Amino acid sequence: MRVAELSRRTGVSVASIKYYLREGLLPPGERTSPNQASYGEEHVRRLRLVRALIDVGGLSVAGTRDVLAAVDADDVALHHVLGATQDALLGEPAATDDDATERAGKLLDDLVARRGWRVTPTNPGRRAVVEILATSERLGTDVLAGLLDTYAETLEPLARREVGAVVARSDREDVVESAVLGTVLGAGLISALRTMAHESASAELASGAAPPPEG
Amino acid sequence: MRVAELSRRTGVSVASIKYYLREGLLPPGERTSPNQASYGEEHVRRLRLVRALIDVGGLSVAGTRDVLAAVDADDVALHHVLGATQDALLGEPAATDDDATERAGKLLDDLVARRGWRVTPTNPGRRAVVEILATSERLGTDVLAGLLDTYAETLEPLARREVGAVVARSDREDVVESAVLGTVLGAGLISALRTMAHESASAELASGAAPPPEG
DNA sequence: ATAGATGGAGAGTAGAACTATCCGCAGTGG
DNA sequence: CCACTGCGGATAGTTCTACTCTCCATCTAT
Repeated sequence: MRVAELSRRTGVSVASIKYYLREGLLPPGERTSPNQASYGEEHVRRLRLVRALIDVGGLSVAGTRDVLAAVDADDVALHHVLGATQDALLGEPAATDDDATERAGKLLDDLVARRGWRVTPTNPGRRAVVEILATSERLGTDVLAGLLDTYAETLEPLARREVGAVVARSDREDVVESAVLGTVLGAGLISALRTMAHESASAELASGAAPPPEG
Repeated sequence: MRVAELSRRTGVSVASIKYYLREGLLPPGERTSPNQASYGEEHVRRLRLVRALIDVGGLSVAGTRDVLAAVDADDVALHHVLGATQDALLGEPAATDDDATERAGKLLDDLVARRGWRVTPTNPGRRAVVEILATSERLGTDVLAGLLDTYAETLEPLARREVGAVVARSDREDVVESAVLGTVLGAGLISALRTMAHESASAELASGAAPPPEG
């Protein structure tokens, strides 16, 4: 198929498709003559993935390019792809090093040791957690620090199930794509479901702590 | 104190402080003469809150303004503030209405009914969840849909504890600020901790499913 | 043969978040 | 008293991102 059809089938403008081609988010089509090309189903699929990561996952074009490069490099391990995805999702936080940061780092290290988690020192999540805890301390709020253990306890079995669901896939391409989607869309899904659960819990509390509405 | 000191104590440039004043993120200082003003501790605190929401929470300047306006309007209820915060955090997703969206909506409604959650139809999280589920279906992945119940089951007690921790605060100002910080920074914290848990779970699985590293 | 895509490249645009420059007045040290 | 640095307020300029537009020399279908 040609750009016009690719555009029609994905809802992405031809101009944007050309832009994504230039930026390397989309592989070039197969040449049919020196200056004509044709695109296949894999382009449709890839383009939809790109839009999902950008629109729903909130990744930048550059971040998406990096993630997809990791997905395409089929010689790298799954954890590499996940690392790239997490980098794109969490961004590069500014490295400050004050008292609050140090205390936050210690708090997290203790937690990791206590629960026996196996995380590498370069895990992008680690930096992000430390920064958030430090920020929260600087603002004088202890709500998050107080809930840290609860978060870890809750997320541990959840993460196990997520990883289990992803590796259950048959071929590598599928595993990798599921991992990326699960990481990016899953984060959004959890965040959004959490706000729903907040409203529900808050309504419950306000109405006298009677869990189900009727029955 | 005057801008220079406010700038020094918060690490925000004078130019940015002026910008935030113009945009209404920061209330004007107290006039000491027709064209001089002085700022207090509350400005320091507010400015730090602004930077936390923007830098760590990833909110836009406009979103931050809206959230702070809700925080300041002390006649509105807590759930109003939370609604504004969730709006700023989740953004306004494009309203598409195809088969996938409809199925996703049904899937979520069933879940809500099954668990007896009390969420209003206008909850911003609802739109976001539906959009993510629909996107995931369009991409042909069923990983998220399969985990939906697990997510809900996991988040329900977590949300209850979070709401409990927030309302345990004494005065309203404190409750509101904790709620905002808990929502925004908590989302980031969960997301980051989750990636750590993923790495840990993945390492566990790779090394033969022996949960703790040693012992 | 000709009207309408197409590929490729470069320039242009819109929005967000600052950042810089000006100007007239304020407060302060000498 | 007065030079001088700082301040507030307003406007204009900058940088970055993610497109979007315009060309033009083909190519393709009719």
